[in-house]
Amino acid sequence: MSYHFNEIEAKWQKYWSEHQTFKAKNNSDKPKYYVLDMFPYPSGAGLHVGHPLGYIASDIYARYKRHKGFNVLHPQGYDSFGLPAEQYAIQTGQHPAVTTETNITTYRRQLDKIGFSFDWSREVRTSNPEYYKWTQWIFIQLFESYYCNDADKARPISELIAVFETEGNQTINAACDDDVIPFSAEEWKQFSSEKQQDILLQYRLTYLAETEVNWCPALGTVLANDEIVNGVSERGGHPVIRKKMTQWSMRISAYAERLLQGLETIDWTDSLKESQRNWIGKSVGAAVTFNVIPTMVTEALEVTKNTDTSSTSVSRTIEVFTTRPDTIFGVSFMTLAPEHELVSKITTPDQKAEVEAYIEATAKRSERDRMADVKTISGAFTGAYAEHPFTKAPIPIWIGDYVLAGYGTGAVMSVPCGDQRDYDFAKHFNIPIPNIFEGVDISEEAFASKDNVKIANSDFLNGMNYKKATKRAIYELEQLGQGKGKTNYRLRDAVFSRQRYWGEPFPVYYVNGKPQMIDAKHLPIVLPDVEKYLPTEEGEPPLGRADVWAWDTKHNKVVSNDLVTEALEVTSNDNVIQSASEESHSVASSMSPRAESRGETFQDNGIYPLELNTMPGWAGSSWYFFRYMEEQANRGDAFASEEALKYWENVDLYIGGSEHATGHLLYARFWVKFLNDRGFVGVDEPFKKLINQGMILGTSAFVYREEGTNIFLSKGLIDGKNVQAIHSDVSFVNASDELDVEAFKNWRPEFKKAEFVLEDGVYKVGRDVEKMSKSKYNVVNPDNICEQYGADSLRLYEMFLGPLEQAKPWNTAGITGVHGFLKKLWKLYVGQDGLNVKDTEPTKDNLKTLHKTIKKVEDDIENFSFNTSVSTFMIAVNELTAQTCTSKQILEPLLILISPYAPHIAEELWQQLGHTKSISTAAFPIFEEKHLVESSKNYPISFNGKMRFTLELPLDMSKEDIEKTVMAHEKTIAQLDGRTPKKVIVVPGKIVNIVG
RNA sequence: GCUCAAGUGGCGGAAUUGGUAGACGCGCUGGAUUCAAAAUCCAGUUUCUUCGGAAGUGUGGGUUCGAUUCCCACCUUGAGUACCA
Repeated sequence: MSYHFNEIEAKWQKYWSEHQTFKAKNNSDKPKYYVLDMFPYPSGAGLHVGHPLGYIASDIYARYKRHKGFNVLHPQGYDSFGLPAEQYAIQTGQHPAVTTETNITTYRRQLDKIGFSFDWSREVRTSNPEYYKWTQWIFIQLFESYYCNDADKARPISELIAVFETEGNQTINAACDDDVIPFSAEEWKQFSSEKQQDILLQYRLTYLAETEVNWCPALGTVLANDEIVNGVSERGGHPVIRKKMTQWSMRISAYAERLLQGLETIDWTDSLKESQRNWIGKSVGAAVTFNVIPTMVTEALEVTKNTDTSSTSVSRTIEVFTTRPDTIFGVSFMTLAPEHELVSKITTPDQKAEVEAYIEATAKRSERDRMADVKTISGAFTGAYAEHPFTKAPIPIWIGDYVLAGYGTGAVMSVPCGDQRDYDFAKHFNIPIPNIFEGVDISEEAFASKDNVKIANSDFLNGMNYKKATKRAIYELEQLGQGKGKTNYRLRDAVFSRQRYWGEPFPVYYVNGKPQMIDAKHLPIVLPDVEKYLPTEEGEPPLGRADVWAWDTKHNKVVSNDLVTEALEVTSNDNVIQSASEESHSVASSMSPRAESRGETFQDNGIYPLELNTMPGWAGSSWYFFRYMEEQANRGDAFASEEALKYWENVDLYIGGSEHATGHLLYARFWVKFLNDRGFVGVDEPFKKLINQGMILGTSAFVYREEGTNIFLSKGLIDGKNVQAIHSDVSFVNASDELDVEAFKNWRPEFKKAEFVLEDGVYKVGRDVEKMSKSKYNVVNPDNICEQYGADSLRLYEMFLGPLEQAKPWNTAGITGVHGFLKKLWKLYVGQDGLNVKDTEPTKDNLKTLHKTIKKVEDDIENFSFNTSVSTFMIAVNELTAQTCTSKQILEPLLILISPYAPHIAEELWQQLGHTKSISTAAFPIFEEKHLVESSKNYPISFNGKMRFTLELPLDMSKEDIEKTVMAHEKTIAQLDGRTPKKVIVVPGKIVNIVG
């Protein structure tokens, strides 16, 4: 009976499915363990062998944990909203839901073939209304919350309103927009309802704001910073421009410090934590206010421009952020970003032309040019001066594009002796470079280090080190009322709106331009049908094409747009957040164009336009791990039941790609912290341990066509020839890099008549490791591998390729190694005439092999070193085969060790051994040290650290006896060749080293 | 530029606290079996060698009886990030 993997694998996949073998229970005496994969986006291309790598690893771990007596939750689902389905819909008119469904079917079929132990009863699809109902629900909770800095957590907005009503907003310490106006309780009560709504929006954790966004015209959508790579879109590589739009934003910046601190509590790799730290970008320093020295000219200009009479006497200030308040006496100029709002106000008439020309020139340069060209120093002098807070000396104010409008205050105090960019700028424009460091030469470059230096020429800071001087400088600035200690974060609030169709609709409608939440009990708000998936002619998002997309507040349902009878009154309100400019077509124009005939008034019938934007891809993926905690049938009316949330807590092990280091993983942490603040979940971090699997690369094959001919030269013959390398499909090439010439000829018509020049009778191809992609013809489909070698071989081979976290090339040729191992394994149990396994006593060697394997495999799994356990299995099977082991006491536990890796063959042999229950219920074998105890050791004998020969000696031999025996040995005498050793090192049980 | 990884045979890789470098597998070479091929099995496979040995883990130093492993400098590759004040 030989190893028929196809039959075996189909049989057990069917068994697991029918018996619901891997269904997790929400209550159990066993400890819980939650193993999660980053769920896939079901793309039309299906899976290639690179995709399942992480799933195989997590599946091995999940199966191992079951053997170890845990109640394991190992679910799977689909992140099924996204751009590709929508782009396809735009091209073909096919509804994205249809293609998504088809793709999911393909994915599921492919996943099932690999034999994963997923609990499919808990499947999640982000594009299902029963799922995104709860994404919408979380959005509403965010809208109904603000961040209280005193409590350091999110709180209901109703509490904020209560404070406004009794104390105004002066005592509130909350995360909010920069431009909130101060008001008293009395004032609050007198504000119109609309004004109150505007103010609250400045505090809510999700809010509407006119933001400068990354707009990608080709994709017709806004992109987050992490979706842009080198100034072009990550998806498709289209150009991205800056554009102002009214967008929903998430106040993630309120959580910056907690997102940073939380990293200390979780078991992630250092590099991943480092990326998140960089992304959050905390810097500690001080905010310093510089007074602008008023000049007659600037004030005169102000008066003519501005009718506000108070401006003649007002003194202007520039606020900067610095991490080096200790260098304040080194300031010799100030630099403002060209976009800084003060620039136009302070520039003197003499400098006006130059400054304006410079601003225009910078505005023309794209983001990309500015990034690419960091060497050219440019700037302009405004003609204005600021006053040094301590010396009162005038400081020239410049503008320069090395200062970014988007970071800090868009202005810096320039300390050329301590910052290389300031130094370069000062050199270029001949600005003095005062030295404030004791005994440091700054004639060539700035001294940017904080360590081992004392401050000089700095009045009260003289002789102090960085730490002391910083503290003192902040203290003195506070005394003057011109500064205070401050912490800045690079983390920006996250834009949450997408001008796309295939995403979660917002549960939002607009009354007089003010966003209103739909009551949670009326969710989900289901994505409406549209005829086309493109933006409208007016530039509205695709939902602008929906005919039935208005909210009836009386009947609480979505109704036809024609019923909207809204009168526009926004023009009378001077404090609206939305602008009705042509530029922004998300909110202002999201009011039905049909109602936009100004001047008309309507009877308000309670029917209002719905939001036209949809949510971004990261909305659904920020909380899906909670949805898995309840199986579909029991989900009821909750995003997850309280008991389930309490039982499963959070994900114990999360495996996925490193491309989500700053996007998904940061947003999910943010939402979990928010949900925890509001008492909806009991955990503060979603993923306790996280592992990034490395990418599997393709091994491309090349054939070489002589330039201008149809002659193909074998790899060894191309030297000195002018050849063109052409990708061949990797399936035409065997393990020895030999091309199947006939298959290649039949591949494409232009190769039909190709001539092949062979070497040694074969055509050898060239090889190169590249990313797996269709265009490189190096994609390997797991279905074919399963067909030819079996899922167990695929699983073993993917693990055998190398360390999980490392990028490594796929080469199908190597799979024969693990496939051969499985055949050998089979032969160890099943002979020509049936089962080999007997109830015989195991030998000492048998036990030794088994127990060293148990120890090694257990250690390997705990350390996620799956590649080495595969070799351990090979060694064990090789040894047991050589020992002709037939003992059930050995072969039974061995199967359990192998079953997480190769579950199908393990189940089959387990059953043949007479078991009636799945091997997945068997307990992991227990390692016993006693079987590995040896009485002697083969000592390596080295001379000056080089091993020259080995010597078998008893382990209980004393140090002195070992030395005597070794020194008397003939090979030692030969090695020493008459010399007397200076020293002999004997480490009992390890090594002998002779020096001399 | 900065941050983080990583450099070991023809290839993927192993060596878990400093102690026999190259486990395991692919490929390659030779042999057995076969009409032949596939499959299977056996032997060999870091390099050099005067067959005694010698050298060897990116390069150059250092610490140590002993370094792939620890320290310093440099080179190369990959990933992330970028005028962040």
